Amino acid sequence: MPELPEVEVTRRSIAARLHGARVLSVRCGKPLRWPLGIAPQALVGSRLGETTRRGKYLWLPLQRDAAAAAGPAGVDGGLLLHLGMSGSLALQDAASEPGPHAHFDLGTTQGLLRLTDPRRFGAVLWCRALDADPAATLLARLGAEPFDAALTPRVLHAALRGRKVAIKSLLLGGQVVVGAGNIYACEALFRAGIDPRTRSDRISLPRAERLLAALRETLARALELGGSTLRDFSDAHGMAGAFQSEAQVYGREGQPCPRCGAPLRRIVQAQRSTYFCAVCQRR
DNA sequence: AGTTAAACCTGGTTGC
DNA sequence: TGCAACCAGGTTTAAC
Repeated sequence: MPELPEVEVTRRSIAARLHGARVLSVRCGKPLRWPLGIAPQALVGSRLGETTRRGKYLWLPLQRDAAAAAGPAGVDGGLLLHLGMSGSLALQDAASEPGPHAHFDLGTTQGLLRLTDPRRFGAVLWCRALDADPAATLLARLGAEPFDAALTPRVLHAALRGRKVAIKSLLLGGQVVVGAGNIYACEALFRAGIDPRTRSDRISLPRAERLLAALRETLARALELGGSTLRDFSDAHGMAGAFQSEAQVYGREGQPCPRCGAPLRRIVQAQRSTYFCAVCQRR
């Protein structure tokens, strides 16, 4: 599910509601990728700040409520969230029953924030600060934000130098640019007319420029449409995304290329399916 | 150092 | 219908 557009759609659907809310309860279900890193009860009483995003991670800042008249004051720090492959967040009534895959609940004065994640590749990590571990280590390896103005074609081109890995795998890796998962990496390369098997260091400056533009257009369009809902992604209000029906190549093996009509192909790169048009996309 | 496989889990789909 | 095999939106970790 969650690539950058889905994570950003999720962020936008919870940020305003949760900002300033006070934590009333915390419930942990089955283990996620890593342990929370703090006693859940210690979070109770904290005030939530503004939810931000870095790559596919969400950051929910928590502030100790020193002015709390009664009850615990909470902690200073925050929660680093990752939705993994199957996670989604929902704002629900405090009384709603957790389903079998609801593995983290944050009860607040503004409603219940619930992480549901069947595959449990997701994570909720308590950190003292965004630049303290474990967040610092996890975020340190991330590449540029795709919409960062500092990421120019020249910067991207320079980052590809010396990288022999196929451009599709490089996009997926997130060490140069974050945000594209399997769907949007395939779609962006199709839009840019670049063969996904192309060695990264063979991408010329003009093609790096086209790739960056295509990546931004693809992600921006997905954001407009509320992301992609392949199986069960939805925003925190339960709204499904609509981008998947606009996918040009993803999941369309054997179907005609929307540009030239040739049958689309599927190959496997780094254990992941890649969909592309061998006619329109050149090395 | 850079690249590739294995690992974490569950659930849905496909094929015998 | 039952069951095994395979596939899936991500990222870390270990191994070549």
